[in-house]
Amino acid sequence: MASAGAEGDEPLSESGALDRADDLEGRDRGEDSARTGDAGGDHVDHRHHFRLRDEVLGVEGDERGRLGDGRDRGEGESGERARHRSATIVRALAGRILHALTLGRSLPTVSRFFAGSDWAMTKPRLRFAPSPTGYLHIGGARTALFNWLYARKYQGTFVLRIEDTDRARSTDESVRAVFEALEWLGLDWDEGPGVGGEYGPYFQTERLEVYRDYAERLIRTGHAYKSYETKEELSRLREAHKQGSGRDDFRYESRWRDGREPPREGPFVVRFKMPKDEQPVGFDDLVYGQVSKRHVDMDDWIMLRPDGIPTYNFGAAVDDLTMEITHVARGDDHLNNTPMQILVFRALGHDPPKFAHLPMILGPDKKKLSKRTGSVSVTEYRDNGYLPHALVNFLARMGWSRGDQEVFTRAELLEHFDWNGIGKAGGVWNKEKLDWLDNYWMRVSPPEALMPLFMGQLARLGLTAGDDERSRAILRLYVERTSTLKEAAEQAAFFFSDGVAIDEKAGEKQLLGNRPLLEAARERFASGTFEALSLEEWTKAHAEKAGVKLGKVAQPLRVAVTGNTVSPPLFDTLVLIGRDEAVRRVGAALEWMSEKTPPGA
RNA sequence: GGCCCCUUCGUCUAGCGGUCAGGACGGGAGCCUCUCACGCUCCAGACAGGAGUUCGAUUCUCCUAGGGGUCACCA
Repeated sequence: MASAGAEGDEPLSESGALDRADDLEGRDRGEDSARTGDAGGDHVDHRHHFRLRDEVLGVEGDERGRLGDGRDRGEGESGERARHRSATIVRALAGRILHALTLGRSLPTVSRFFAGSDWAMTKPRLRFAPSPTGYLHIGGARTALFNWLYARKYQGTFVLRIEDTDRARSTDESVRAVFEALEWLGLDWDEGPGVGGEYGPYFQTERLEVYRDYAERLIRTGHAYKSYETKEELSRLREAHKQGSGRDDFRYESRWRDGREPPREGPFVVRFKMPKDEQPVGFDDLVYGQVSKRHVDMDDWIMLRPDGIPTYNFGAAVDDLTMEITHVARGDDHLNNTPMQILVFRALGHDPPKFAHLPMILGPDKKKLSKRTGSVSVTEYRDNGYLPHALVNFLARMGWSRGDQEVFTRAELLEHFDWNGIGKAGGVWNKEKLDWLDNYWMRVSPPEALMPLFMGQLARLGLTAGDDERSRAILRLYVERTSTLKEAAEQAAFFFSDGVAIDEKAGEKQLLGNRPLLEAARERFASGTFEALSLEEWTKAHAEKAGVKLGKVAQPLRVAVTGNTVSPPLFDTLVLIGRDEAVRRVGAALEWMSEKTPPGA
């Protein structure tokens, strides 16, 4: 593997394989602060992706068979099958050892061999592998959630891996955005940036030598080859094909596939050597069931770029293999990639993990949800005052269901989540339902949990409120009549401001002509007890005296003290505004009226 | 265009051969009521089409149509 420039830093993995001491470093979970902030500063030297885990040998006895998803696990296997399996194991182990020797590196672990075989996966290992090219997308968040749920449900491991191989678009800022969003949603990871782990590093750009090693192996075993055409050459060919045939189905036939021409010097990519037959590559998707794609329908895709950076299919497959991932749950836009990755696993002598492809989240146009059609960034929902659990609840119900249940606590999600509850059809993002759920969770959430968020939203409006009884009482009035805390803050703003702007239309309709009422009210507010019940009594009496319904007097008062025709119940509102401010506002309303109707008009 | 996948009310979905096709969001009507909201009651609203299999198909099979995804040195 000699891409220019990669030559020099060749210190393969020996060094790393020995210093196992730092394996345990940074594994403490629960230190939230540790994993924020420093985007990958701490995964010192986890190069020993070939770690010996002797305890694995003890697996056979008690751990076999009690597994993961329970969907496809047959109880006992026949002696026939077991024997066959042992034979396979011996053969494959021998192969691995031989390999290790020829590579001159540490022995592969036994555990790696067992990974993916259904009787050794004691605990599932799942991963979320975002590419940090922006905010965390709502679809990515759901993928993360489902992986997290499954891992947690079965006491497995949730790994966060950063697929930052798109050097042009990946940024540290995006990495931080991903952390922030996952943390906000409460999706904590056991391995990955900030927490370390035995399978690091967890940034793909720090695993380049791993990909190079595996690419070399594939070349040596005839599963891959170096290809020397340039990018420009390719796009020229592609263009020519399009012009010539008018069709957009260009398939590249590499000149170097069969090594006929002697490889020349210069930059090259490594391509996967796709068998040229009609053999289908099939797998049993946990959601979609049997899926397959034929060899001929795939081409010699590029695994490694000239600079040694892997393309998605290769990087993901190698990482899932070396990180011993047991279940890969991701968007169904990857359905087409899966056979290619399976081929990598097989070429490397391993069983692939199980796959669960999640139906996509669609926009109102039924296409892939995009920025155009609404908010797609998780942090945007946070900023818009949604509760993290409301989003989690909603995301969980997007594509997954359990009978008629709509509302799920986190514990219920953990208890009931499973792949077989996932449907196959994509779903349209339904903001109204999210709003309804957010309102629901606001109403059942303890006020002390809501207050900080509420105050934060008020602060965004330039208003300050303390976490006191009054603020809480105000919040209580709004949790049941708004769908987000942002909305609550906006609507409650008049409680926290000095004076209030009277809405033109509201004022004209409700205030004008009610001068006597407002004057009487000002007097009453200033003198009597300022308490909801007695205020209501006074108002009712006033209405009765005037021979009108309560609404006739309540509305003008409402407009006077809140500026608008809509507010929480008037008397509660008055009390919370407070006597002095209420008196002032009624006074201001009277002034407003005077300006509208100059004396003499 | 090739390949892969999908198809129940507007939307999210339940259904896993026999149901008046259920629920939720949203919509409509009403009750409650000082406005708004909550809550409650009620209403409208779906098995894409066509062949099979079957005593019987929303459910199983095939075809058609429609939709989506993917075909990069993006992930």
